[in-house]
Amino acid sequence: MERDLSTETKIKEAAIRIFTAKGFNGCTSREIAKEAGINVALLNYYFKSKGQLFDIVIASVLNDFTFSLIDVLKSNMSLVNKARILIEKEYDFLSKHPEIPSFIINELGKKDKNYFECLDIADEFLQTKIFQEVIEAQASGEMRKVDLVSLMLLIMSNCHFPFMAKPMIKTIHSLEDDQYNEHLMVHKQYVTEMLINYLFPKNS
Amino acid sequence: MERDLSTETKIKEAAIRIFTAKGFNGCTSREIAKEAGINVALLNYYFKSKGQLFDIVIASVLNDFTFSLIDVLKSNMSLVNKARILIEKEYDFLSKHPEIPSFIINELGKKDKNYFECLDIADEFLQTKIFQEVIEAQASGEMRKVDLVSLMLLIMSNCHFPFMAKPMIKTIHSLEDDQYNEHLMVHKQYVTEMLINYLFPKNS
DNA sequence: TCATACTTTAAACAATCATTTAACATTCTA
DNA sequence: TAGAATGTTAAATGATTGTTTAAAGTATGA
Repeated sequence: MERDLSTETKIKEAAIRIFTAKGFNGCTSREIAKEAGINVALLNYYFKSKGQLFDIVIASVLNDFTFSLIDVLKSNMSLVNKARILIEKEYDFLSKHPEIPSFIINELGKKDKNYFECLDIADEFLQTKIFQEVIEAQASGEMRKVDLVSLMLLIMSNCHFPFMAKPMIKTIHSLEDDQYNEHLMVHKQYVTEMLINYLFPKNS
Repeated sequence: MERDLSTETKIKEAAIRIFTAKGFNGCTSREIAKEAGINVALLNYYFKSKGQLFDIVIASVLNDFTFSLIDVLKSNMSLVNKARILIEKEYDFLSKHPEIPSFIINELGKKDKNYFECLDIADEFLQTKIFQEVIEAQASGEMRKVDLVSLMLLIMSNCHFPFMAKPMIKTIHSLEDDQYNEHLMVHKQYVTEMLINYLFPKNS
């Protein structure tokens, strides 16, 4: 596990772990330094401040997150199958990084800055032509006519919320981590079927 | 607006506003005191510490939140209609208190304490017999057989997440508050139809 | 009216925060 | 190998944190 990383990388990776788990206000510079195994001053040597390091972490996490979706969107599957695989991949990715939904929703909500605009991956996202595809499918009747905001909300709600609510649901139902993860895998099937049936009515 | 409240009430109400908006780590004792228009020391005079005040706020918010659901659950409507009205009421309540979903999910996730157990309203919740009703409806085929965890997740995901994601979606789509609220009202209809169709297949 | 209890305050407390400084160590380069 | 550039450290800085103290103000009741 202890690879020979550059100090800068060590700090950034430690910052990702701590920030995504506890949020900007939930941790201290010293905590990140300790996690990285370095002196506090080094943190401000490589990155000018805690805030600046945080901005870099947000951008990095946001990129990793959207990156996992690009492949699906730019494939030449039918829209129904894109939706199906998208949900599958989303659950896969979030199973490995369950803190990300809370992190994005919480920390992006506080700032007014639009982190999505300066995303490395933004261009590639537009190149997928996914938006035109949706409009065409809705025009042809293949897909139900829901606006883009609702479409995004429907998918994100059902993919992200189950990971955000994990600590709460675990407490309420007295579940162990493994048990909840099993629930998540079953839930993925429910969500897929429900969304596909709703968004592509002819398909059911 | 400036009613003649007792100091204790003023502090508690200020604490609810600040804590729900910014979370435990996102604010200071002094900030709450200022919002309440009192001295910092008074906060520790009435409530022993910031943490203790926070516990009281959590319990209070949790109670208000669940209270709005009890009426629906203990009515003698059919299960389908209960679901329909539940979603309706949930969106109504959250429109008035849009910070609550994030607050509950975030702050309850940090603590290990089970705040639901010591809820004033917990007994009343069990008295509604909603759980038996679900089991019966699933046995008779009226309702799709999804476990309780997934049932809870399906409803909460689609009701709570749209309010949690408000700041993010507003930024991405460059929307004003009013515009997003209109989207929410449309989305409520989509969500209702989707969930009812999925959970009560014969009904569609 | 005066003593007692309750309420409120300004100020101080020690701890911790993000950040800076200045000194030391290492690496690079010529 | 000398000296400059870069990397790293312990220690200090000043601001802010939650909490406490001690004194002042206000009510109450005999």
